[in-house]
Amino acid sequence: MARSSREVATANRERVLEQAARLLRERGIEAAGVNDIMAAAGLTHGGFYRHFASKSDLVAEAVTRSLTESAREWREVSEAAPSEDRISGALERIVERYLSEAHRDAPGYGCALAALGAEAARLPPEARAQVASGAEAMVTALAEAMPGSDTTTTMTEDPQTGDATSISPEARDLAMATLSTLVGALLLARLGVGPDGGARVLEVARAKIMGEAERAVGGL
Amino acid sequence: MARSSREVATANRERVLEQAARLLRERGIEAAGVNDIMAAAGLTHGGFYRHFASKSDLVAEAVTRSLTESAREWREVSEAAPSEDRISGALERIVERYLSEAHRDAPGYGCALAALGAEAARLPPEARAQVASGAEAMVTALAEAMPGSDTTTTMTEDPQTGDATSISPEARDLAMATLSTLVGALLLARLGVGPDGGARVLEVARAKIMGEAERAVGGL
DNA sequence: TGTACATCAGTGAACGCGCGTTCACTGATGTAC
DNA sequence: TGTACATCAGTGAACGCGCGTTCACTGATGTAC
Repeated sequence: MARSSREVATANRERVLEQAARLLRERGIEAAGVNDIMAAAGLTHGGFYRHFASKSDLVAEAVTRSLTESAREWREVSEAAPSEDRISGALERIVERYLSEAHRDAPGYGCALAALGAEAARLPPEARAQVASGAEAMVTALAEAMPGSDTTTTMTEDPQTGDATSISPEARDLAMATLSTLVGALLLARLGVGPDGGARVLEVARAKIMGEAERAVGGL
Repeated sequence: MARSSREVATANRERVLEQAARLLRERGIEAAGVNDIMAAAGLTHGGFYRHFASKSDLVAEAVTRSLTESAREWREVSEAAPSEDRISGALERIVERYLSEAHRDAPGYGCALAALGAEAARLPPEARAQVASGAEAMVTALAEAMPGSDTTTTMTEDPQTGDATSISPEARDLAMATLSTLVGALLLARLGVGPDGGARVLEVARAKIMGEAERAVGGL
């Protein structure tokens, strides 16, 4: 095969990123090779460096993407089920999906924080910061799904889109704690903690998060 | 150097495990090489296979050890500060230490779940199960530190020691949810989520866990 | 208790292998006239 | 609009390198008499 058109090349690059995001989450950063990723995208390894300066670059872009993609999905849930009532239907839907056995069993299409968080923390500073900003987008999206979040007054800038959104510091704090529980529970479930291979951890974490959120409505 | 005495050989094996536990947590499972580990223990790589059948074997043993070691530390805290009063001093001490900046900055000597959890979940089934049982020991130790845990009546067997301990199903559930939050928060803090490089995540998670535990006293 | 010998912990060179990366090459694409 | 040529996306062989693992060897340790 010889030169592809710009259109095709862009589509190829996109496919490489897509397969990278999947394979990295499935196998881990080190175990997912450039060769594997290119092959999964239907290309040979040699062309890799026309699209990315290094594997590190690809990793940073692919991981950040899957995080902002997760944030986008959460925002969509929030828009479909606004959290105006006392107990947020959006939060419940997000948590139920995140702490599902389906999510536990499909790391390649799930949360990159649970699949790669510790490895990402060891990335070179620049790449790590990029990934952290993706995680930040998830915190923001989760804060928007918190009960009462859009009745507050503090205005901040969404770090991802630059849009002005209404997130109280309290909602943001609650979102950070909630994300911690989500990520930790999924990780423990994947390890197979508990006699049932992790199902109980998911269940318990779900209950704790929803209880906490219910209480936050009255508290703030 | 030639043959060492059994005593020396045992001490060497111990030193290899110790250095493995540190390097694995610091660099990740794949990035910590057999060569590095042996060198850190003051040996050459060739002798490795007199002590372990494979790197996988070493990993399973070293990781499981650091988990049961964490559980042991928690148990020690509980014994020093029994959780007989309404709000558990033991839990507070455990959580404060776990969610400290010192722990965040010293992964090599900290919780293996936060440092290696996702990677451990990808280990071969046997090794993974071994690590999971180490995590189980942490759940148990944490449950014992929960307020009111030693006033309950249900008797179970500690999977690690076989000792009969008094842990209610409720305390165990609470411990699983709490461990999820602990692990997730440490992971996010190490990634550098938040404008302060992770300190806020630790703070928020600490507050949520203690609030939850306080409430559990009245609730159960 | 002393002697002879088998054992085996540790050494260091060597193994095959797969990794990330480089490079000469191909030929359709894109551009300049 | 048609032609000539530079560009460059993708190919596949090759690179050095470090990995986990093996092996012949050394000589103090452990054992049998």
